[in-house]
Amino acid sequence: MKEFPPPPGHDAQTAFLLTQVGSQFAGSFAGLVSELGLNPPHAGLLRAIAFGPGRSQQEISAQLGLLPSRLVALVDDLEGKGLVKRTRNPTDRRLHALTITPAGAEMMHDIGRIASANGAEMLKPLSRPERRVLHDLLTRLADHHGLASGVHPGYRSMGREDSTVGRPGTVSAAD
Amino acid sequence: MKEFPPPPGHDAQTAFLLTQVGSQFAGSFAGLVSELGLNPPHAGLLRAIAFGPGRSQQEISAQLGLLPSRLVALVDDLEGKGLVKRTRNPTDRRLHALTITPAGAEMMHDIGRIASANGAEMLKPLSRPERRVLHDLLTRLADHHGLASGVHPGYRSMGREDSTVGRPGTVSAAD
DNA sequence: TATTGTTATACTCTATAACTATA
DNA sequence: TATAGTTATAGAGTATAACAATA
Repeated sequence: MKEFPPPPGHDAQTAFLLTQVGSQFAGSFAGLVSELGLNPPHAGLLRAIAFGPGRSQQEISAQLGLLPSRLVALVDDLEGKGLVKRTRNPTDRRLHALTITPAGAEMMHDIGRIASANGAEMLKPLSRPERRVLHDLLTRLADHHGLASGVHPGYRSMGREDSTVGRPGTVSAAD
Repeated sequence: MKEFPPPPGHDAQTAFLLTQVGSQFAGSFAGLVSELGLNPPHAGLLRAIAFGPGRSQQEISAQLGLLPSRLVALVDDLEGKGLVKRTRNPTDRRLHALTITPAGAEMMHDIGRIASANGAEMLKPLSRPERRVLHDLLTRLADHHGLASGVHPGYRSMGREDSTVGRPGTVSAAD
C-alpha cells in the first residue's frame, strides 16, 4: 500500500473538525447537566472539590485557573444548593476549607451517569476498538499540550498582558 | 488478541478529552486570528460570504444559525475593515447582498495559512497516518451529528423554548 | 503589611424587542 | 400588512479593583 501525503489544509480541516465535534459534545453535556440545575463550571468545580476535599478556595481557583472572585459565585451557588460546605480553618480563620456534602456526593454520582450516557450517545457511530483508538490519539494530544487531567481549558484565564499586539482576543463562539 | 471491553466511564472520558482538546485548539486559533484583528465569528462569517457571495444577510444568518441583529454587528466590523461590502439589491431595496472585497480575499488567504499552521502545530504529536485516522473518526462523528461542513456549532442559537424544563442552559466554559 | 475571601463595578457578548425603510 | 435590516435595551458571563477580616 502506497502512502499518499495529505492534501494541503488537511491538518486545518482536522483541527476544525475537532473543535466542531468538541463543541457539540460540550453543548450536549451542558444541556444534560442543566437539567440537574448546574452548568459545566459548576460540575467541574464540584468534581475538583470531591477529588481533593478540604482545600481552600485559593488552592481550588489556582488548580482550575479561574479567578477567586468568580469562584466565590460558583461556590455560593453550590453551597446554596447544599452540595458543598465552607468550613473556616480554626488555625487560620482566613481560610475556607471546601468539602462536599452527602447531597453533593449524590450529585456527583448523577453527573457521572449523565457523562457516561452522553459519551456513549455521542460516540455511538464508532465501534469499541475505534473508540479506543480515538481515546489514545486524544490522550496523546492532551498530554502534549499540557492539559491537566480532568480540568477543562475553558477555565483558563484569557487576556494576556505580555502580548506585543495586546488585542482583546475574544474567543467567543469557538471556545 | 483478546478484546477487552472498555472500563465503565471510558466513553465519558473520551468525550471529555474531545471537548478539552477541541477547546484548546479553538483557543489557539482564536489567539492567532486575533493578531489579524478578527475573532472566530468574524472568520467564520467571512468564510461564509466568500464561499457563497451575493446572498442577503437573512440567508447568511440562517445558514450560520445566528441572530440577524448579531450579524449586523459582525458585518459592520468586517465592512469597517474593508473586507466585505454591502450592496443594495435594485429590484428589492430591502436586501443587502454581501460580497468580499479584494482585501477580504487576501484576508481569507491569511486565515487559511494561519489555520493550516495552527492545525499542523496542534497535531504535531501524531504521525500522518494517525492524523488520517483521526480525521476519519471525527468526520464520521460530525456526519452522524449533522454538523454542517465549515459551520461551527458555536454559532447555533441557544435557549430552547420547547424544553420541558426550560432552564437557562448556559454553556459557558465548556463550549 | 500581606493574604483570604468578598463585594462592587465595568466591560464584553449575546439576546429581545422596538424601529425604519421598503415592499 | 409583512419583511430586511438596523438600533436600543437588557441580560448573562467575566474580568478588574476596592474592601473587610485575619494573620
